[in-house]
Formats: sequence, structure tokens, C-alpha cells
Amino acid sequence: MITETEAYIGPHDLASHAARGRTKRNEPLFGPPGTFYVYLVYGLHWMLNVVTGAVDYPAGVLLRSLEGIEGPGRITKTLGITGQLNAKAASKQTGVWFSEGIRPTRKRVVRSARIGVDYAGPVWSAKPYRFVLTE
DNA sequence: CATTTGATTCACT
DNA sequence: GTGAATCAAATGA
Repeated sequence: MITETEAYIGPHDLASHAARGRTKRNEPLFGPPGTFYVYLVYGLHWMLNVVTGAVDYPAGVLLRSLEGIEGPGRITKTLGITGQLNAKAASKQTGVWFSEGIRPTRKRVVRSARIGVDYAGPVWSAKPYRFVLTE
């Protein structure tokens, strides 16, 4: 069960790695939806993202917490995910995929500002693009 | 080619 | 509350 996510939407989103155009690092974000975007931050933590936008439109979702695992860096550490999954598709072929679960009511999803994106400026760092599943 | 900087976490003070 | 760990890619000279 995924319990916390953050959205990074489009080339105009200054908090997104895609804000400064297509680069070698964010290339997977421009790929087809369902593709994983995995990258290293601070030299030690892998971040797991899923591409959600159409081809050539950079949009993705960062998985911040799963049930029982809090923190994006801990998810990858616990699941053993590294850069080898980058640009791979979410499917049984690659070993990591999503299965149908329950659909929470809207009331259980709380929106808030994204974390650790102060560099994006006051406007974009304040966008309520963080989604947390509550009890 | 040198420097800067993170979609963070953990250990201390 | 503050700071270190640690590295690849982006940016600048």
C-alpha cells in the first residue's frame, strides 16, 4: 500500500528536475507513463518515481512512503531498488510493478506542500502536490 | 577541468 | 536544532 506521494508536473514546475529542460539525468521523465525514474540524491539515497505523463511531457510521482516504510530513501533501501531500475518499465518483467488495491475515499487523502524543494522558490515549493493517506 | 548541489537520513549537541 | 555522509550530473570557467 502506497501511503505518501508527491507530484512533479510539467516543464514549468521549478521543483521538478525537468524544469531546466531535457537532460541525461531526467531523460526517463520524458518517456512513456509507467516508466520508473530512479536517481541518487545527496550521494546516498535512491529516489523512486513513476512517470505519469505522456511521451515528451515530463510528469511523475515520487513515492515517499509505503505502509510500514516512511521516507523515500528508506523505500528503496528496504526494497533493494537502485539505479539499475532507472528507465525500466513497471511490470513483472522488471520485478517491480503495481497491483490493483483499494480505492481510498477522497477524505482520506490530505494534500500539503512538497518536502525539500525550497530551491524551487516560494511559489512552486508551496504547491499542494504532496498527497498523504490518512486513517 | 573545477565547483556546486541536492525529491534525504542519521547521529549528535 | 545542526551538520556530516558522499556522488553524479549540471553548471560555470
